[in-house]
Amino acid sequence: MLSKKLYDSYKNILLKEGLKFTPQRLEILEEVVLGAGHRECEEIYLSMKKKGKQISRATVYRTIDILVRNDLVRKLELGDGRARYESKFNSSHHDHLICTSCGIIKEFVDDEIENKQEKIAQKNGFVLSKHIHQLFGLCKKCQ
Amino acid sequence: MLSKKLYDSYKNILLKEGLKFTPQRLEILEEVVLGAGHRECEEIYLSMKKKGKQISRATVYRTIDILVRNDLVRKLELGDGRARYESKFNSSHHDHLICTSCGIIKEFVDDEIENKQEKIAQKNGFVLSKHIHQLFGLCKKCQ
DNA sequence: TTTTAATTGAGATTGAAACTCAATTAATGG
DNA sequence: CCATTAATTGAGTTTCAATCTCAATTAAAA
Repeated sequence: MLSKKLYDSYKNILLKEGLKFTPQRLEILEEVVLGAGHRECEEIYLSMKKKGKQISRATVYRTIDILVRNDLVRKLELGDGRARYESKFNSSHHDHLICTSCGIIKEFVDDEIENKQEKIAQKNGFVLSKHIHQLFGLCKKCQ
Repeated sequence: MLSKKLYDSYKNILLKEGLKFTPQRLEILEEVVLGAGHRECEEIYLSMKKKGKQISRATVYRTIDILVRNDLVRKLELGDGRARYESKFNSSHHDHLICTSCGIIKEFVDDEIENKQEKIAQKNGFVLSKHIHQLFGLCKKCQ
């Protein structure tokens, strides 16, 4: 079940954007927040289908865009042409380590790197809005 | 003109992979190494066409794969579905700052971050092969 | 040379993501 | 509660970068 806090926050976001609060939009948020992370749209869509939800691919794509735009969900681009999504609710900022053999994804945070990024941006006259930091290699099992 | 060193190194790479040294393959390397950086396959293809080179899109894609695989060229994935390419020859390692408004790309290097990445990988049992580090925001002009 | 296997290129295909539009539905105001 | 209205949905179509196909060509070994 979705927490009241998140539920209300979602309603406000939709209101603010002049969008309707539909059952499909609610179920997609639930699926992304309560389900596994790092999934593609197609996986999210199929998972919902499997649970008997009446939903279309188009609505999944469209709704996830709303969630990403409003910082409820994070979009991961791993360079293979398929975006992954993970809930940002109840999850603090982190970056990713990805195994190029088995595909396992680990999360990491490093305050020093975060600070350094800001400094680099400043030095170059940039105001940052986001960053992508991904480390690719072989995990313990795949070496 | 391509340096003899690079020319020979290319010949060796093709030999090692059991591939033929064709005029098209030579001209694509020249275009990427001598031309501007951060370009898409299509831009590289069109630039060559404009210069009167007889070449096909398929050959550009296929040859750039060889160059990327052999570390002569770097592939940039900026999350917009179109890969960019830059020569690695005569260019040391760097990451990128990208303006989300005008698209300008600046390069940066930070040894501290590079070291930290290795430490993070070790701590997680990973052996790194590459990384993606991109900072997105507004450049001076676009703020 | 001749032989042989790799390469090329034009066009077809793929696949993720976005779009279309008629039918449906949420929200607003009486 | 109901009528109105504009947004939403979904099935299928379209887009576009990237990849594949296959017959004709060509590099390179013999």
